[in-house]
Amino acid sequence: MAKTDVLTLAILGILRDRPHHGYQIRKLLGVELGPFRALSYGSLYPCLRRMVEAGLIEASGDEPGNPTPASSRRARIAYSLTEAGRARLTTELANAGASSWDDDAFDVRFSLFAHTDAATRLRILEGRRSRLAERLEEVSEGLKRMHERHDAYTAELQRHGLEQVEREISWLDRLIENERSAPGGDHHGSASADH
Amino acid sequence: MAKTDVLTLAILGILRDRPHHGYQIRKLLGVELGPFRALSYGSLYPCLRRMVEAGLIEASGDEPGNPTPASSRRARIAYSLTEAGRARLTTELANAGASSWDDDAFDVRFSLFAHTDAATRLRILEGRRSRLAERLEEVSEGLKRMHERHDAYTAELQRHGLEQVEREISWLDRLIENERSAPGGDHHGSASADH
DNA sequence: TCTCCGATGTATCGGCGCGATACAACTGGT
DNA sequence: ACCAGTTGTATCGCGCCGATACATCGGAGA
Repeated sequence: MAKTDVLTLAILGILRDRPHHGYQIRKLLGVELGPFRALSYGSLYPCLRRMVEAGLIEASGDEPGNPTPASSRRARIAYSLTEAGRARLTTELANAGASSWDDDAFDVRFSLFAHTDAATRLRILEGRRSRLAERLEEVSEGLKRMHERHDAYTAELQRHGLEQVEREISWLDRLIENERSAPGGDHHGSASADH
Repeated sequence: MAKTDVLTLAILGILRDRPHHGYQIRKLLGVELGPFRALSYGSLYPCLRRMVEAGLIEASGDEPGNPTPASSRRARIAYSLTEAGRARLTTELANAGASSWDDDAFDVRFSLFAHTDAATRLRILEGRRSRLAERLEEVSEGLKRMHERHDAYTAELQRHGLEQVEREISWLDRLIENERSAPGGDHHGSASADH
């Protein structure tokens, strides 16, 4: 019951400042997380429905429930956070534990960093880093062990994966460094300011 | 009907040399593609069943269909390629078109490069490269356009994604270069030799 | 020797996310 | 006046995942 999935969290984050239509939510998510990582309508609308049922968001606008037959206007539904939704977002932002460092979860949480406190940011950053370090261990161990058993292409793929992980780790190190040297939160630009 | 999905292709590739149990298939896939990207049993067994139904693979071993009550041995099922399966693998390896450059598909195909001809390798490599180039375009365009509208963390996420894509493009460039300068296939080590 | 633990091994269930697809209305260009 | 593109809501089937259950076997330690 308490498990807030990533998609829900992302939507809560987008709806934080002002209401949006489903269509807009999808667009914004696509921009925020890069053009890849875009969610499809096949997940969006079911998720919105679930959130409405859970009382996290509210639908407003000319819903089909009110036919207004004269104007014949189509349904254009704007979703906005309820108090419960805003509360959920707050608690979820403060709670860094429980697999905030999975691949999908991490960038969603990262994109919400501006609304979090420095301690949580650091916790997530370091959690992600240690997870990546584990992977690094596994991959490089596997690389050693397979020396003769696999072809050059497979090895090349592994080496590339290894490099990607190393890159991301040093990226994280840079961010952690910045976060530590600016405990107030605002490390460059207007990160924790409202806008 | 003709659509061979990625998972099926990966399994065909693993079963190419010798039969394996489901458990082993999962392990091998995890090693080949890195410890992440591992498929779960919840996808493996259904996929194996589908492949058996499609006649691509064959199950052998003491199946539960033959109870052998005296020995009471549990089911340990070894899967092996049928002729149809081997044929499918061959045609699928030669066929580079139709989205061989999606994120998941690419590394599976790449891990099978040792069993392909140089022309196909080049086609896939270049297809992947141009797809990545498109993304690069989108992301950097988005980065420019959002200058004031987003916080520093979101921008940082974008920049990181951009760098990852750039990295992968130059990796691909290196591979393409190698592939071109060694048209026989064997660019370093024993890539296209049997083992 | 007995026992328990971890690796090997097969299998299913509920639920979620994706791609494809359909439909509707507004907007702007020619 | 028309057609194309964008905004917008919605569903269906199916693949895949995480969790879970259960069975067997080898070996390490009491």
